[in-house]
Amino acid sequence: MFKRATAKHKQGGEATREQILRTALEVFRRRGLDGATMREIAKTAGVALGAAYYYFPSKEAIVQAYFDSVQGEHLAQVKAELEGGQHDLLERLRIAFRAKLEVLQGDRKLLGTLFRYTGEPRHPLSVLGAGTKANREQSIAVFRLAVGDERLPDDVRAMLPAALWALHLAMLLYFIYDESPNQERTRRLADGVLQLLVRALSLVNFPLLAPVRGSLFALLRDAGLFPEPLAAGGPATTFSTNEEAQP
Amino acid sequence: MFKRATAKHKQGGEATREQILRTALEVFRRRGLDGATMREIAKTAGVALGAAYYYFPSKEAIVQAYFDSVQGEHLAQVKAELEGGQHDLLERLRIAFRAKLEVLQGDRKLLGTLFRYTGEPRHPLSVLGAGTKANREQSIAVFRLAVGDERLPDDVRAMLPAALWALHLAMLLYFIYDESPNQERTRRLADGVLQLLVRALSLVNFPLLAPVRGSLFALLRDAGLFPEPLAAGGPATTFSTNEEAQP
DNA sequence: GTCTATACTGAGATAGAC
DNA sequence: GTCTATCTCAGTATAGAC
Repeated sequence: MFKRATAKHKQGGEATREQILRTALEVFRRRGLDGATMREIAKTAGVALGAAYYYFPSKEAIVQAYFDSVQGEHLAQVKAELEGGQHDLLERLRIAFRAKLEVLQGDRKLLGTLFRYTGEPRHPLSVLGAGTKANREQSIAVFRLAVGDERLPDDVRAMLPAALWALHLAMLLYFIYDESPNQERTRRLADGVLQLLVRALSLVNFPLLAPVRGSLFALLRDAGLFPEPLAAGGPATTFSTNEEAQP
Repeated sequence: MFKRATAKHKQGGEATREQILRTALEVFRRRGLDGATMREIAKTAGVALGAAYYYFPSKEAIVQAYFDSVQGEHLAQVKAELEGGQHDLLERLRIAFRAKLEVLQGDRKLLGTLFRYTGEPRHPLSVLGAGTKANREQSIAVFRLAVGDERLPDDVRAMLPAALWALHLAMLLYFIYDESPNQERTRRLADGVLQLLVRALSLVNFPLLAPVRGSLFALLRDAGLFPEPLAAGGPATTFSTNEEAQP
Protein backbone atom coordinates (compact mmCIF):
# COMPACT_ATOMS: atom_id res chain seq x y z
CA MET A 1 0.00 0.00 0.00
CA PHE A 2 2.77 2.39 0.83
CA LYS A 3 6.10 2.90 -0.82
CA ARG A 4 7.89 -0.39 -0.58
CA ALA A 5 11.48 -1.09 -1.40
CA THR A 6 11.74 -3.35 -4.40
CA ALA A 7 14.20 -6.22 -4.57
CA LYS A 8 16.76 -3.94 -6.19
CA HIS A 9 17.47 -1.83 -3.17
CA LYS A 10 16.55 -4.01 -0.21
CA GLN A 11 19.86 -3.18 1.44
CA GLY A 12 20.12 0.58 1.51
CA GLY A 13 16.51 1.62 1.25
CA GLU A 14 14.86 -0.98 3.38
CA ALA A 15 17.32 -0.43 6.20
CA THR A 16 16.62 3.30 6.23
CA ARG A 17 12.91 2.63 6.16
CA GLU A 18 13.16 0.31 9.13
CA GLN A 19 15.33 2.80 10.94
CA ILE A 20 12.82 5.59 10.43
CA LEU A 21 9.92 3.38 11.45
CA ARG A 22 11.62 2.16 14.61
CA THR A 23 12.69 5.65 15.62
CA ALA A 24 9.27 7.06 14.89
CA LEU A 25 7.62 4.60 17.25
CA GLU A 26 10.06 5.61 19.99
CA VAL A 27 9.26 9.24 19.47
CA PHE A 28 5.52 8.57 19.31
CA ARG A 29 5.68 6.74 22.62
CA ARG A 30 7.72 9.47 24.23
CA ARG A 31 5.93 12.53 22.90
CA GLY A 32 2.55 11.21 21.91
CA LEU A 33 1.28 11.24 18.37
CA ASP A 34 0.60 14.95 18.03
CA GLY A 35 3.62 15.94 20.05
CA ALA A 36 5.91 14.04 17.73
CA THR A 37 7.02 16.03 14.72
CA MET A 38 8.39 14.69 11.50
CA ARG A 39 11.41 16.87 12.06
CA GLU A 40 12.21 15.29 15.38
CA ILE A 41 11.64 11.80 14.01
CA ALA A 42 13.97 12.47 11.10
CA LYS A 43 16.59 14.07 13.28
CA THR A 44 16.51 11.28 15.84
CA ALA A 45 16.71 8.71 13.07
CA GLY A 46 19.71 10.55 11.70
CA VAL A 47 18.18 11.38 8.33
CA ALA A 48 16.87 14.52 6.71
CA LEU A 49 13.23 15.45 6.75
CA GLY A 50 12.96 14.67 3.08
CA ALA A 51 14.17 11.13 3.61
CA ALA A 52 11.37 10.46 6.05
CA TYR A 53 8.85 11.70 3.51
CA TYR A 54 10.53 9.66 0.82
CA TYR A 55 9.53 6.50 2.66
CA PHE A 56 6.31 7.61 4.27
CA PRO A 57 3.94 10.00 2.55
CA SER A 58 2.66 11.30 5.86
CA LYS A 59 3.09 10.98 9.57
CA GLU A 60 0.03 8.83 9.81
CA ALA A 61 1.41 6.53 7.16
CA ILE A 62 4.16 5.62 9.61
CA VAL A 63 1.58 4.57 12.14
CA GLN A 64 -0.18 2.57 9.44
CA ALA A 65 3.07 0.82 8.64
CA TYR A 66 3.19 -0.12 12.30
CA PHE A 67 -0.32 -1.53 12.02
CA ASP A 68 0.85 -3.61 9.08
CA SER A 69 3.48 -5.19 11.27
CA VAL A 70 0.88 -5.69 14.00
CA GLN A 71 -1.16 -7.64 11.49
CA GLY A 72 1.74 -9.98 10.88
CA GLU A 73 2.33 -10.50 14.58
CA HIS A 74 -1.34 -11.13 15.12
CA LEU A 75 -1.47 -13.82 12.48
CA ALA A 76 1.69 -15.48 13.76
CA GLN A 77 0.53 -15.48 17.36
CA VAL A 78 -2.91 -16.87 16.52
CA LYS A 79 -1.41 -19.57 14.34
CA ALA A 80 0.96 -20.59 17.09
CA GLU A 81 -1.73 -20.75 19.75
CA LEU A 82 -4.19 -22.63 17.59
CA GLU A 83 -1.66 -25.29 16.73
CA GLY A 84 -1.24 -26.15 20.38
CA GLY A 85 -4.26 -28.38 20.79
CA GLN A 86 -7.94 -28.92 20.30
CA HIS A 87 -10.01 -25.87 21.03
CA ASP A 88 -13.70 -25.35 20.57
CA LEU A 89 -15.01 -22.40 18.59
CA LEU A 90 -15.33 -20.13 21.60
CA GLU A 91 -11.77 -20.77 22.64
CA ARG A 92 -10.47 -20.19 19.13
CA LEU A 93 -12.28 -16.89 18.87
CA ARG A 94 -11.03 -15.85 22.29
CA ILE A 95 -7.51 -16.60 21.15
CA ALA A 96 -7.92 -14.44 18.07
CA PHE A 97 -9.42 -11.51 19.97
CA ARG A 98 -7.10 -11.62 22.93
CA ALA A 99 -4.03 -11.99 20.76
CA LYS A 100 -4.87 -8.72 19.04
CA LEU A 101 -5.10 -7.00 22.39
CA GLU A 102 -1.78 -8.49 23.53
CA VAL A 103 -0.04 -7.25 20.42
CA LEU A 104 -1.47 -3.76 20.79
CA GLN A 105 -1.25 -3.43 24.56
CA GLY A 106 1.07 -0.57 25.30
CA ASP A 107 0.34 1.25 22.09
CA ARG A 108 -3.26 2.18 22.75
CA LYS A 109 -2.55 5.82 22.09
CA LEU A 110 -1.45 5.09 18.57
CA LEU A 111 -4.68 3.27 17.86
CA GLY A 112 -6.56 6.51 17.43
CA THR A 113 -4.94 6.91 14.04
CA LEU A 114 -6.55 3.69 12.88
CA PHE A 115 -9.92 5.36 13.07
CA ARG A 116 -9.03 8.89 12.05
CA TYR A 117 -10.15 8.57 8.44
CA THR A 118 -13.08 6.26 8.94
CA GLY A 119 -15.43 8.95 7.72
CA GLU A 120 -13.46 9.71 4.56
CA PRO A 121 -14.08 7.05 1.90
CA ARG A 122 -11.50 8.41 -0.52
CA HIS A 123 -8.70 8.68 1.97
CA PRO A 124 -6.05 5.99 1.43
CA LEU A 125 -5.92 5.32 5.15
CA SER A 126 -9.63 4.89 5.82
CA VAL A 127 -10.14 1.60 7.69
CA LEU A 128 -13.20 0.97 5.58
CA GLY A 129 -11.88 2.40 2.35
CA ALA A 130 -10.62 0.88 -0.87
CA GLY A 131 -7.07 1.92 -0.02
CA THR A 132 -6.81 -0.52 2.87
CA LYS A 133 -8.54 -3.43 1.23
CA ALA A 134 -5.47 -5.66 1.26
CA ASN A 135 -4.92 -5.05 4.96
CA ARG A 136 -8.53 -5.72 5.67
CA GLU A 137 -8.46 -9.02 3.86
CA GLN A 138 -5.37 -10.10 5.74
CA SER A 139 -7.01 -9.24 8.99
CA ILE A 140 -10.20 -11.06 8.05
CA ALA A 141 -8.12 -14.08 7.13
CA VAL A 142 -6.99 -14.39 10.73
CA PHE A 143 -10.58 -14.65 11.84
CA ARG A 144 -11.33 -17.14 9.08
CA LEU A 145 -8.50 -19.19 10.49
CA ALA A 146 -10.06 -19.04 13.94
CA VAL A 147 -13.46 -20.09 12.63
CA GLY A 148 -11.73 -23.01 10.97
CA ASP A 149 -13.89 -25.84 9.73
CA GLU A 150 -16.56 -25.38 12.36
CA ARG A 151 -19.83 -26.86 11.16
CA LEU A 152 -22.02 -23.93 10.20
CA PRO A 153 -24.62 -23.07 7.59
CA ASP A 154 -22.96 -21.88 4.40
CA ASP A 155 -24.25 -18.34 4.55
CA VAL A 156 -23.19 -17.95 8.17
CA ARG A 157 -19.77 -19.39 7.54
CA ALA A 158 -19.29 -17.06 4.59
CA MET A 159 -20.01 -13.87 6.46
CA LEU A 160 -18.69 -14.77 9.88
CA PRO A 161 -15.02 -13.83 9.38
CA ALA A 162 -15.86 -10.36 8.11
CA ALA A 163 -18.42 -9.93 10.87
CA LEU A 164 -15.81 -10.90 13.43
CA TRP A 165 -13.44 -8.43 11.89
CA ALA A 166 -16.04 -5.69 12.31
CA LEU A 167 -16.66 -6.81 15.87
CA HIS A 168 -12.96 -6.72 16.60
CA LEU A 169 -12.82 -3.13 15.34
CA ALA A 170 -15.53 -2.25 17.83
CA MET A 171 -13.51 -3.96 20.53
CA LEU A 172 -10.47 -1.88 19.62
CA LEU A 173 -12.56 1.25 19.98
CA TYR A 174 -13.66 0.18 23.44
CA PHE A 175 -10.05 -0.71 24.18
CA ILE A 176 -8.93 2.81 23.38
CA TYR A 177 -11.41 4.27 25.83
CA ASP A 178 -10.81 1.65 28.48
CA GLU A 179 -8.97 3.10 31.47
CA SER A 180 -9.34 0.06 33.70
CA PRO A 181 -6.07 -1.46 34.97
CA ASN A 182 -4.37 -3.24 32.12
CA GLN A 183 -7.61 -2.86 30.15
CA GLU A 184 -9.07 -5.94 31.81
CA ARG A 185 -12.49 -4.54 31.18
CA THR A 186 -12.05 -4.89 27.45
CA ARG A 187 -11.01 -8.50 27.86
CA ARG A 188 -14.02 -9.28 30.02
CA LEU A 189 -16.33 -7.62 27.53
CA ALA A 190 -14.79 -9.44 24.58
CA ASP A 191 -15.09 -12.77 26.39
CA GLY A 192 -18.70 -12.09 27.20
CA VAL A 193 -19.63 -10.97 23.72
CA LEU A 194 -17.96 -13.98 22.16
CA GLN A 195 -19.76 -16.28 24.55
CA LEU A 196 -23.05 -14.74 23.53
CA LEU A 197 -22.13 -14.91 19.89
CA VAL A 198 -21.29 -18.59 20.04
CA ARG A 199 -24.53 -19.24 21.88
CA ALA A 200 -26.40 -17.34 19.21
CA LEU A 201 -24.68 -19.35 16.51
CA SER A 202 -25.88 -22.55 18.15
CA LEU A 203 -29.43 -21.23 17.91
CA VAL A 204 -28.99 -20.29 14.29
CA ASN A 205 -31.01 -23.21 13.00
CA PHE A 206 -33.81 -22.84 15.49
CA PRO A 207 -37.04 -22.73 13.43
CA LEU A 208 -38.60 -19.67 15.05
CA LEU A 209 -35.57 -17.61 14.09
CA ALA A 210 -35.28 -18.87 10.55
CA PRO A 211 -37.20 -16.00 8.94
CA VAL A 212 -35.27 -13.45 10.95
CA ARG A 213 -32.03 -14.99 9.85
CA GLY A 214 -33.17 -15.06 6.24
CA SER A 215 -34.15 -11.39 6.38
CA LEU A 216 -30.89 -10.45 7.98
CA PHE A 217 -28.80 -12.08 5.30
CA ALA A 218 -30.93 -10.71 2.49
CA LEU A 219 -30.47 -7.30 4.01
CA LEU A 220 -26.72 -7.56 4.26
CA ARG A 221 -26.55 -8.81 0.72
CA ASP A 222 -28.68 -5.96 -0.59
CA ALA A 223 -26.55 -3.53 1.32
CA GLY A 224 -23.49 -4.78 -0.50
CA LEU A 225 -21.86 -5.75 2.76
CA PHE A 226 -21.38 -9.34 1.69
CA PRO A 227 -21.38 -9.39 -2.09
CA GLU A 228 -21.00 -13.13 -2.49
CA PRO A 229 -22.07 -14.67 0.76
CA LEU A 230 -22.23 -18.22 -0.56
CA ALA A 231 -18.75 -18.43 -2.01
CA ALA A 232 -17.30 -19.59 1.27
CA GLY A 233 -13.59 -19.50 1.85
CA GLY A 234 -12.60 -17.39 -1.12
CA PRO A 235 -11.45 -13.80 -1.09
CA ALA A 236 -14.82 -12.82 -2.55
CA THR A 237 -16.39 -13.24 0.85
CA THR A 238 -14.60 -10.27 2.30
CA PHE A 239 -15.84 -6.75 2.42
CA SER A 240 -15.44 -4.82 -0.74
CA THR A 241 -15.39 -1.19 0.10
CA ASN A 242 -14.64 0.58 -3.10
CA GLU A 243 -16.62 3.19 -4.94
CA GLU A 244 -19.08 0.67 -6.33
CA ALA A 245 -19.92 -1.32 -3.22
CA GLN A 246 -20.68 -0.12 0.26
CA PRO A 247 -18.54 -0.90 3.32
CA MET B 1 -19.65 23.50 24.17
CA PHE B 2 -18.20 26.24 22.06
CA LYS B 3 -18.10 29.91 22.59
CA ARG B 4 -21.65 31.15 22.70
CA ALA B 5 -22.86 34.66 22.65
CA THR B 6 -24.56 35.55 25.88
CA ALA B 7 -27.87 37.35 26.05
CA LYS B 8 -26.09 40.68 26.29
CA HIS B 9 -24.81 40.78 22.77
CA LYS B 10 -27.22 38.63 20.81
CA GLN B 11 -27.45 41.32 18.17
CA GLY B 12 -23.91 42.10 17.17
CA GLY B 13 -22.06 38.98 18.15
CA GLU B 14 -24.60 36.38 17.24
CA ALA B 15 -25.08 37.88 13.82
CA THR B 16 -21.36 37.74 13.11
CA ARG B 17 -21.19 34.20 14.34
CA GLU B 18 -24.04 33.18 12.08
CA GLN B 19 -22.43 35.01 9.20
CA ILE B 20 -19.16 33.17 9.67
CA LEU B 21 -20.90 29.84 10.06
CA ARG B 22 -23.03 30.35 6.97
CA THR B 23 -20.10 31.49 4.86
CA ALA B 24 -17.93 28.65 6.11
CA LEU B 25 -20.48 26.11 4.95
CA GLU B 26 -20.51 27.72 1.51
CA VAL B 27 -16.75 27.58 1.29
CA PHE B 28 -16.69 24.00 2.56
CA ARG B 29 -19.13 22.97 -0.12
CA ARG B 30 -17.19 24.76 -2.81
CA ARG B 31 -13.66 23.82 -1.85
CA GLY B 32 -14.14 20.73 0.25
CA LEU B 33 -13.20 20.59 3.89
CA ASP B 34 -9.44 20.44 3.49
CA GLY B 35 -9.41 22.87 0.60
CA ALA B 36 -11.14 25.52 2.65
CA THR B 37 -8.81 27.75 4.65
CA MET B 38 -9.75 29.82 7.64
CA ARG B 39 -8.41 32.84 5.82
CA GLU B 40 -10.70 32.35 2.88
CA ILE B 41 -13.65 31.77 5.14
CA ALA B 42 -12.93 34.94 7.06
CA LYS B 43 -12.33 36.96 3.93
CA THR B 44 -15.50 35.71 2.24
CA ALA B 45 -17.47 36.40 5.38
CA GLY B 46 -16.07 39.91 5.37
CA VAL B 47 -14.39 39.66 8.74
CA ALA B 48 -10.82 39.47 9.91
CA LEU B 49 -9.15 36.18 10.63
CA GLY B 50 -9.16 36.98 14.31
CA ALA B 51 -12.93 37.28 14.27
CA ALA B 52 -13.32 33.77 12.91
CA TYR B 53 -11.07 32.43 15.66
CA TYR B 54 -12.87 34.54 18.18
CA TYR B 55 -16.02 32.54 17.56
CA PHE B 56 -14.63 29.18 16.58
CA PRO B 57 -11.51 27.73 18.15
CA SER B 58 -10.75 25.67 15.07
CA LYS B 59 -11.93 24.91 11.60
CA GLU B 60 -13.48 21.66 12.75
CA ALA B 61 -15.32 23.51 15.47
CA ILE B 62 -17.25 25.25 12.72
CA VAL B 63 -18.33 21.92 11.33
CA GLN B 64 -19.31 20.85 14.81
CA ALA B 65 -21.40 23.97 15.18
CA TYR B 66 -23.12 22.91 12.00
CA PHE B 67 -23.81 19.52 13.56
CA ASP B 68 -25.31 21.28 16.54
CA SER B 69 -27.76 22.99 14.25
CA VAL B 70 -28.46 19.70 12.52
CA GLN B 71 -29.38 18.30 15.91
CA GLY B 72 -31.94 21.02 16.37
CA GLU B 73 -33.42 20.51 12.95
CA HIS B 74 -33.59 16.79 13.51
CA LEU B 75 -35.49 17.17 16.74
CA ALA B 76 -37.88 19.68 15.24
CA GLN B 77 -38.59 17.57 12.20
CA VAL B 78 -39.15 14.39 14.19
CA LYS B 79 -41.44 16.21 16.60
CA ALA B 80 -43.48 17.61 13.74
CA GLU B 81 -43.82 14.29 11.96
CA LEU B 82 -44.71 12.38 15.10
CA GLU B 83 -47.47 14.80 16.02
CA GLY B 84 -49.25 14.10 12.77
CA GLY B 85 -51.00 10.90 13.72
CA GLN B 86 -50.80 7.48 15.26
CA HIS B 87 -47.73 5.56 14.24
CA ASP B 88 -46.53 2.21 15.43
CA LEU B 89 -43.02 1.77 16.77
CA LEU B 90 -41.52 0.84 13.43
CA GLU B 91 -42.95 3.91 11.76
CA ARG B 92 -41.76 6.17 14.54
CA LEU B 93 -38.25 4.79 14.32
CA ARG B 94 -38.28 5.13 10.56
CA ILE B 95 -39.29 8.75 10.94
CA ALA B 96 -36.40 9.39 13.30
CA PHE B 97 -33.81 7.69 11.12
CA ARG B 98 -35.00 9.07 7.82
CA ALA B 99 -35.33 12.59 9.19
CA LYS B 100 -31.65 12.55 10.10
CA LEU B 101 -30.76 11.55 6.57
CA GLU B 102 -32.99 14.28 5.11
CA VAL B 103 -31.33 16.92 7.22
CA LEU B 104 -27.85 15.77 6.27
CA GLN B 105 -28.47 14.97 2.62
CA GLY B 106 -26.24 17.20 0.56
CA ASP B 107 -23.61 17.56 3.24
CA ARG B 108 -22.31 14.05 3.28
CA LYS B 109 -18.78 15.22 2.74
CA LEU B 110 -18.83 17.22 5.92
CA LEU B 111 -19.90 14.16 7.86
CA GLY B 112 -16.38 12.78 7.83
CA THR B 113 -15.47 15.31 10.50
CA LEU B 114 -18.02 13.80 12.84
CA PHE B 115 -15.92 10.66 13.02
CA ARG B 116 -12.45 12.12 12.79
CA TYR B 117 -11.72 12.02 16.50
CA THR B 118 -13.58 8.84 17.39
CA GLY B 119 -10.34 7.17 18.35
CA GLU B 120 -9.17 9.99 20.61
CA PRO B 121 -10.97 9.88 23.96
CA ARG B 122 -9.51 13.15 25.22
CA HIS B 123 -10.29 15.17 22.14
CA PRO B 124 -13.16 17.61 22.76
CA LEU B 125 -14.73 16.65 19.43
CA SER B 126 -14.69 12.88 19.81
CA VAL B 127 -18.22 11.57 19.12
CA LEU B 128 -17.81 9.16 21.98
CA GLY B 129 -15.89 11.46 24.28
CA ALA B 130 -16.74 13.40 27.39
CA GLY B 131 -16.54 16.66 25.46
CA THR B 132 -19.60 15.89 23.37
CA LYS B 133 -21.73 14.43 26.12
CA ALA B 134 -24.36 17.16 25.95
CA ASN B 135 -24.72 16.72 22.19
CA ARG B 136 -24.98 13.02 22.59
CA GLU B 137 -27.70 13.30 25.17
CA GLN B 138 -29.69 15.63 22.96
CA SER B 139 -29.38 13.24 20.10
CA ILE B 140 -30.38 10.27 22.24
CA ALA B 141 -33.37 12.25 23.44
CA VAL B 142 -34.73 12.32 19.89
CA PHE B 143 -34.68 8.56 19.80
CA ARG B 144 -36.27 8.39 23.23
CA LEU B 145 -39.02 10.52 21.81
CA ALA B 146 -39.48 8.10 18.94
CA VAL B 147 -39.63 5.12 21.27
CA GLY B 148 -42.30 6.97 23.20
CA ASP B 149 -44.36 5.00 25.67
CA GLU B 150 -44.13 1.76 23.75
CA ARG B 151 -44.75 -1.16 26.09
CA LEU B 152 -41.36 -2.74 26.67
CA PRO B 153 -39.49 -4.43 29.50
CA ASP B 154 -37.84 -1.88 31.75
CA ASP B 155 -34.29 -2.85 30.93
CA VAL B 156 -34.95 -2.78 27.21
CA ARG B 157 -36.72 0.54 27.35
CA ALA B 158 -33.87 2.01 29.35
CA MET B 159 -31.15 1.08 26.90
CA LEU B 160 -33.04 1.34 23.66
CA PRO B 161 -32.61 5.07 22.96
CA ALA B 162 -28.85 4.93 23.38
CA ALA B 163 -28.69 1.73 21.33
CA LEU B 164 -30.65 3.45 18.58
CA TRP B 165 -28.28 6.36 18.73
CA ALA B 166 -25.35 4.00 18.25
CA LEU B 167 -27.19 2.33 15.40
CA HIS B 168 -27.85 5.67 13.79
CA LEU B 169 -24.15 6.47 13.93
CA ALA B 170 -23.46 3.27 12.04
CA MET B 171 -26.08 4.30 9.52
CA LEU B 172 -24.35 7.64 9.04
CA LEU B 173 -21.11 5.83 8.35
CA TYR B 174 -22.79 3.75 5.70
CA PHE B 175 -24.39 6.91 4.37
CA ILE B 176 -20.99 8.51 3.88
CA TYR B 177 -19.81 5.59 1.81
CA ASP B 178 -23.05 5.19 -0.09
CA GLU B 179 -22.67 6.26 -3.71
CA SER B 180 -26.05 5.02 -4.86
CA PRO B 181 -28.35 7.66 -6.41
CA ASN B 182 -29.64 9.91 -3.68
CA GLN B 183 -28.28 7.38 -1.19
CA GLU B 184 -31.40 5.27 -1.51
CA ARG B 185 -29.39 2.27 -0.49
CA THR B 186 -28.87 3.71 2.95
CA ARG B 187 -32.58 4.26 3.32
CA ARG B 188 -33.39 0.72 2.29
CA LEU B 189 -30.82 -0.64 4.69
CA ALA B 190 -32.11 1.49 7.53
CA ASP B 191 -35.68 0.40 6.87
CA GLY B 192 -34.65 -3.23 6.81
CA VAL B 193 -32.59 -3.05 9.96
CA LEU B 194 -35.36 -1.27 11.84
CA GLN B 195 -37.86 -3.87 10.69
CA LEU B 196 -35.61 -6.60 12.02
CA LEU B 197 -35.05 -4.73 15.22
CA VAL B 198 -38.74 -4.29 15.89
CA ARG B 199 -39.29 -7.96 15.16
CA ALA B 200 -36.51 -8.85 17.55
CA LEU B 201 -38.06 -6.63 20.19
CA SER B 202 -41.32 -8.51 19.86
CA LEU B 203 -39.44 -11.73 20.59
CA VAL B 204 -37.73 -10.24 23.57
CA ASN B 205 -39.87 -12.07 26.07
CA PHE B 206 -39.69 -15.41 24.34
CA PRO B 207 -38.58 -17.94 27.00
CA LEU B 208 -35.80 -19.58 25.04
CA LEU B 209 -34.09 -16.23 24.62
CA ALA B 210 -34.50 -15.11 28.20
CA PRO B 211 -31.06 -16.24 29.37
CA VAL B 212 -29.39 -14.72 26.33
CA ARG B 213 -31.11 -11.46 26.99
CA GLY B 214 -30.13 -11.57 30.64
CA SER B 215 -26.51 -12.21 29.75
CA LEU B 216 -26.49 -9.45 27.21
CA PHE B 217 -27.75 -6.86 29.64
CA ALA B 218 -25.42 -8.02 32.37
CA LEU B 219 -22.58 -7.68 29.92
CA LEU B 220 -23.50 -4.18 28.87
CA ARG B 221 -23.86 -3.17 32.48
CA ASP B 222 -20.47 -4.60 33.42
CA ALA B 223 -18.94 -2.86 30.44
CA GLY B 224 -20.19 0.46 31.77
CA LEU B 225 -22.17 1.05 28.64
CA PHE B 226 -25.42 1.47 30.50
CA PRO B 227 -24.57 2.54 34.02
CA GLU B 228 -28.11 2.63 35.32
CA PRO B 229 -30.20 0.56 32.95
CA LEU B 230 -33.24 0.42 35.20
CA ALA B 231 -33.70 4.13 35.74
CA ALA B 232 -35.88 4.43 32.70
CA GLY B 233 -36.55 7.80 31.16
CA GLY B 234 -34.06 9.83 33.14
CA PRO B 235 -30.83 11.29 31.87
CA ALA B 236 -28.95 8.60 33.75
CA THR B 237 -29.90 6.10 31.08
CA THR B 238 -27.71 7.73 28.49
CA PHE B 239 -24.15 6.83 27.72
CA SER B 240 -21.62 8.27 30.03
CA THR B 241 -18.35 8.40 28.23
CA ASN B 242 -16.01 10.21 30.49
CA GLU B 243 -12.74 9.09 32.02
CA GLU B 244 -14.43 6.89 34.58
CA ALA B 245 -16.90 5.01 32.40
CA GLN B 246 -16.41 3.40 29.03
CA PRO B 247 -18.23 4.50 25.87
C1' DG C 1 -17.16 42.42 24.95
C1' DT C 2 -16.54 42.60 19.64
C1' DC C 3 -13.61 43.15 16.20
C1' DT C 4 -9.45 44.73 12.81
C1' DA C 5 -4.89 44.45 11.17
C1' DT C 6 -0.70 42.44 11.04
C1' DA C 7 2.98 39.66 12.25
C1' DC C 8 4.81 35.43 13.88
C1' DT C 9 5.53 30.35 14.99
C1' DG C 10 5.39 25.65 14.11
C1' DA C 11 4.86 21.82 11.43
C1' DG C 12 3.22 18.99 7.50
C1' DA C 13 4.38 18.48 3.05
C1' DT C 14 6.91 19.27 -1.58
C1' DA C 15 10.59 20.66 -5.27
C1' DG C 16 14.45 20.17 -7.04
C1' DA C 17 19.51 19.88 -6.54
C1' DC C 18 23.02 16.33 -5.94
C1' DG D 1 17.96 7.90 -2.21
C1' DT D 2 18.97 11.64 0.22
C1' DC D 3 19.45 16.47 1.37
C1' DT D 4 18.41 21.50 1.70
C1' DA D 5 15.41 25.05 0.85
C1' DT D 6 10.94 26.47 0.53
C1' DC D 7 5.87 26.65 0.61
C1' DT D 8 1.46 26.62 2.79
C1' DC D 9 -1.54 27.03 6.28
C1' DA D 10 -3.55 26.37 11.01
C1' DG D 11 -3.27 28.59 14.87
C1' DT D 12 -1.41 32.29 18.21
C1' DA D 13 -0.17 36.90 19.66
C1' DT D 14 -0.48 41.51 20.12
C1' DA D 15 -1.91 46.06 19.97
C1' DG D 16 -5.41 48.70 19.49
C1' DA D 17 -10.32 50.76 17.72
C1' DC D 18 -15.04 51.01 19.22
